[in-house]
Amino acid sequence: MLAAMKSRRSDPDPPHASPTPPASEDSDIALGAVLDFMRALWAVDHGLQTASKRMEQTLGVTGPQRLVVRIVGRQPGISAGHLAEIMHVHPSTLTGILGRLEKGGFIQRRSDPGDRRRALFTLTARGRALDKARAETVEARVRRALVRLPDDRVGATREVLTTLVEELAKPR
Amino acid sequence: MLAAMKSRRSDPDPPHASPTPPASEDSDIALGAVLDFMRALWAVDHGLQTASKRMEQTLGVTGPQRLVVRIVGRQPGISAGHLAEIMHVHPSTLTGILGRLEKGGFIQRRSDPGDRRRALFTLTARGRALDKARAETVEARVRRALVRLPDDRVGATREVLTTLVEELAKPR
DNA sequence: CCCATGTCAGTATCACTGAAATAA
DNA sequence: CTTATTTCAGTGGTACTGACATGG
Repeated sequence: MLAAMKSRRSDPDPPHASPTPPASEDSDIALGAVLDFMRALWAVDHGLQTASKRMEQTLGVTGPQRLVVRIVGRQPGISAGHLAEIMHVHPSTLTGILGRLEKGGFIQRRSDPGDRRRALFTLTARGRALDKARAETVEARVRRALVRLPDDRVGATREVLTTLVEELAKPR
Repeated sequence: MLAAMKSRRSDPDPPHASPTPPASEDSDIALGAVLDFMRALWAVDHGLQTASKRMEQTLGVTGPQRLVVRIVGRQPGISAGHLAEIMHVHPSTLTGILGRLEKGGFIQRRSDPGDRRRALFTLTARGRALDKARAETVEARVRRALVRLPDDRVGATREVLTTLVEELAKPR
């Protein structure tokens, strides 16, 4: 939603836009603006998940799963913990993702010889093929979107997204 | 639209301004521009879901649930189908969301007198309170992030996100 | 009979918490 | 013994597909 459908919006902004309720802070900033941004964010969230599911049908892996494959492809022998840190997910979440990738034959698990608590991962032949695949991926769609846009805006977006993640991740 | 945001900032671009993102922070994975952007996107996705779960603890509703409340607040008497269309979700997905909101006493269901297949929704007193709530919401965190950023970057981000959603939503 | 609206059943990923097992 | 790494068990929300009941 959001501007994506500005062409034919069946809706929003009835007569009375937000009553400007007791905003705890920045009482004068346009609530509609932030809300509009929120809808853009949720739209991206939903778009990612939908594209992810679609990719699962065609390639056999979801978005997060492929992201793991791409990272492992770049850093063979990476540990589960390091992977969790890079992806900002809880280690227990990664357990499931890694399990499905292993079961699907995309990655191989081995024990760190120097520290046997650690699980290290590398790609299998099938994983390497997936690592190289470009068609029908979520990444392919993102790439198509990015090439339509000026570099400086994409760079600015990355910066904004990073700040957003920081704020969303703050405790409390 | 978001231009109303004050652009006072306390941090003039950290060491790693990003011409072509070198995967700053965490470890230097340097996965390439697009992949690095992908990682940022998934991080936002993850951040939204985590913040959503946190809000569920404090306010009793998740992000998508609150979005429904906000929309119903603006369009009292909206139908389930219309809601699904606006939010770009499958009607069966909405069934669950609406069921939880109804069970929580945030919305009230009624039958369309003119077409009894339709379910129409309005907010309860509790729903109206939630509609106005600003503290402890995902939205509050997003707002805190946005005020730290220059207007032009936030605007660029909105544009990029819109293009992204378009591309992700394409059939093919 | 046919189409529309919405729910239900079944399945899957992701995400968390908290506890446990294993190793350092 | 204490800490670190990872897994496991349990819970819940989102999202889909496909089938179904109901109403127009």
